[in-house]
Amino acid sequence: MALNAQKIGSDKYQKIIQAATRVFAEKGFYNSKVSDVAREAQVADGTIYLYFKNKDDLLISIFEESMDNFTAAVLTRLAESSDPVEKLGNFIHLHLELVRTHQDTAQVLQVELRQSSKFMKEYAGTKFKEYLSIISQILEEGIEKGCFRASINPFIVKRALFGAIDEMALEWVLMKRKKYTTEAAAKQLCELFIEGLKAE
Amino acid sequence: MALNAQKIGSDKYQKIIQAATRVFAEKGFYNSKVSDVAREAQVADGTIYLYFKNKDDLLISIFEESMDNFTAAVLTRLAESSDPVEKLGNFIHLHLELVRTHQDTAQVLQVELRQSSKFMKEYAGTKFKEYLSIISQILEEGIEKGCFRASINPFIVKRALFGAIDEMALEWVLMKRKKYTTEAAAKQLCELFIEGLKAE
Amino acid sequence: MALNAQKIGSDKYQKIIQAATRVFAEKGFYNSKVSDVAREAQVADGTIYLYFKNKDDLLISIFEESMDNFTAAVLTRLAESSDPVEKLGNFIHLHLELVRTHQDTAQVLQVELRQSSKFMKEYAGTKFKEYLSIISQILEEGIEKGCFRASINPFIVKRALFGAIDEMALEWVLMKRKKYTTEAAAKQLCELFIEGLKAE
Amino acid sequence: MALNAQKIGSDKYQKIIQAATRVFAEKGFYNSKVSDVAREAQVADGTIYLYFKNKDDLLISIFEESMDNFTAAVLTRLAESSDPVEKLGNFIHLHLELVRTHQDTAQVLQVELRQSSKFMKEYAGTKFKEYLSIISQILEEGIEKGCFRASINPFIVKRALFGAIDEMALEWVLMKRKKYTTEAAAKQLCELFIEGLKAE
DNA sequence: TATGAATGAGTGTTCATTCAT
DNA sequence: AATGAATGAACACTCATTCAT
Repeated sequence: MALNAQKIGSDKYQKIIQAATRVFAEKGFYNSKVSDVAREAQVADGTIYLYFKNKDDLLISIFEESMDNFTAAVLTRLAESSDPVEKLGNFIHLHLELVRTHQDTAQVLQVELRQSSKFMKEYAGTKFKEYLSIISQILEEGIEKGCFRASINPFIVKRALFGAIDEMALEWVLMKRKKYTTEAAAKQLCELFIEGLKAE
Repeated sequence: MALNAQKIGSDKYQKIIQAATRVFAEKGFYNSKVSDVAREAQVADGTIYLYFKNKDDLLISIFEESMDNFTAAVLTRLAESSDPVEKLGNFIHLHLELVRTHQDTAQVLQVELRQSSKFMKEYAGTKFKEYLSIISQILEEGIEKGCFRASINPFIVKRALFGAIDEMALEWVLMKRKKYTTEAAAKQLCELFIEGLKAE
Repeated sequence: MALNAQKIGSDKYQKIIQAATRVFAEKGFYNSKVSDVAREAQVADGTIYLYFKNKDDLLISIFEESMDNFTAAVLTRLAESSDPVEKLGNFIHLHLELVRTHQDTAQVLQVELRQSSKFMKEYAGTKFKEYLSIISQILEEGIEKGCFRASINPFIVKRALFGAIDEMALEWVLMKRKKYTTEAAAKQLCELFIEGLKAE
Repeated sequence: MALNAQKIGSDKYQKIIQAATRVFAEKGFYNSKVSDVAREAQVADGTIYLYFKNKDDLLISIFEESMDNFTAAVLTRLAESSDPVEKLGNFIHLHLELVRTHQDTAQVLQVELRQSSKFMKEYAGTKFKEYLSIISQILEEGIEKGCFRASINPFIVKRALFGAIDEMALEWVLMKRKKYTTEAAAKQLCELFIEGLKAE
């Protein structure tokens, strides 16, 4: 029953994760049936329980899988530069770019995961904090190097930055007729925050 | 059967709305039973259906009621000043203050309402846009008066500001042991945005 | 609580009985709400319980009231003649005539009352048997006078006659576009039964 | 989800139909719970919904299944003779015989199905008319061959015949202590109608 | 491994009935 | 007598999960 690396890497596991992402994004977690996911993944209902403990576990797995991928992609990009200001810009651009190229995943992460504070507290913590700490590290580094004002509290502001970026992403994902590009949104955010943070 | 102003103003209606807010905040909308709300409101299950069409309607009503109150409170405060920079500061402080004094309501608005993009699109639209437009009006006014940079796109940035404020509020509400005050959060946000927006 | 003659004769009692007859005829007993009847009768829901013990009692009362009226009308007509053959003809014509002029009542008696064999057995017995015995009396009288064959068993045949008449009535009541008159139906039934019963 | 021939022929489908027939006959459709049927059929509540769309569909299915069987049995018997008078006799005898050997089914068809004129009009139409048309065909054939009087209107009289037979059947089914045999009832009906119809 | 028929606990909603006014 | 707001028992139906094949 325990999920091992073999299962996680397997074909069916990925097929189900992707099907679930599409279904949850479209109908919402609570309005999606396990059998909907099974049909979308072209497997039998019971098969899902060979790879996931239950419906909740499916949601959690999407979350963990995606956050790992997001985090890895972001860390790779950030390594390209050593300037905190440039890093912050890269972070913002890449986050929105990832949202654009993984809209279903983004929607599940942003909309569905929040539906239960219980869930947020119990499961989502670690991976999410990991991601947030990327932001606070940039901030701390910037303050240390004198690029950002020392009056900034990275512990508080990291969340504000994340919220701003995430909300833009959410708006963009839910918008049917896209009124602006993720690129334009990224530019506005960069301007806003870099000006807002930089030392005089 | 139609809900009229009389019902909305009635004792029971308010009692049920408040009970539902508490219950939904604690357990989440989908994990709350109508009978939980009834018990909390000290009425019979059936009584709820005298005032609300169904469980969804209860959620929507909480949303509309609260947004109206929030919006009204904010507009009153903003009228106190004519300086856009001061207005923005007042807005941020008041929003976080309202979240602090109405934690259950804030949690339902932030967490539960988002669970369904369908809901977000279909019902939440108007009242929410009304609230967002308060922000963009401050921005536009500031740009016009030369306080804020003209390169700011209020249409995009309003959402970023809202996201930052809202996310801070969400973190604060969900935190069991409050690690910082809403006041401190407001100050950080003000510094960040006022610096980030102001013309050189 | 006991229903007395005063109540039965009262305005409201009749108003409710008539409203219930219309509502039950249109929607069926189980698909009609007490509040539907109340609205139709232009009284409050609770008022119905001042005149009737419960919803079932309403149905039973319609039945008893109507059967009394039907029976009385039929007995009056039968007294006009002393010839069993003529009596039978009069009975058939009058029954169908009454159905035509009291379609809602007829429909409730025919369709709704039958829905519960429990009801049929427990409540409907007496008044219904009274009505059936009118037929068997005609038959017995006819056999005695030599108009009808002695091989006829009135105990069995009364029910067959009633069934034939009642079924025609039912068809006619439920037919939206009336394809024949009750008069035509009555004539066919008379011909059928008088020929079928008469002694050679 | 769609009910196909496979499901209809399956063990469980038949088991449920038969259980529902017994339960509905005993307690009436509206007083029977789906869980009563499930218990009687020795399946879980949910299993019923794998074979039937809802409770109404269960009733309709009993009707259609039974009417098909009844009609087929009757047509087979009628083919045995070419004399309309004999055919009519055979029809009457067989109908009552079938009622005797399928009392539960007969009771559901006669009592429960009629409770809703909506049902009668919407669903029962076709199969029932098919059955009635068997009678009118006998009548028409008899008139053509000169056995029955030409003044008979088969369109009207078929319903009278059916009503008489059906009512006798109903009385007999609902009678706890059977006061006469179906055989005796059939004989009386034959005498009545054959005399009533035959040409001089 | 994979299936999908079967399960049965769980819940939103209805509506007959009551009773304070 | 009359009202109609409030009640809460009752029930059809859903769907996550299991397990025999």
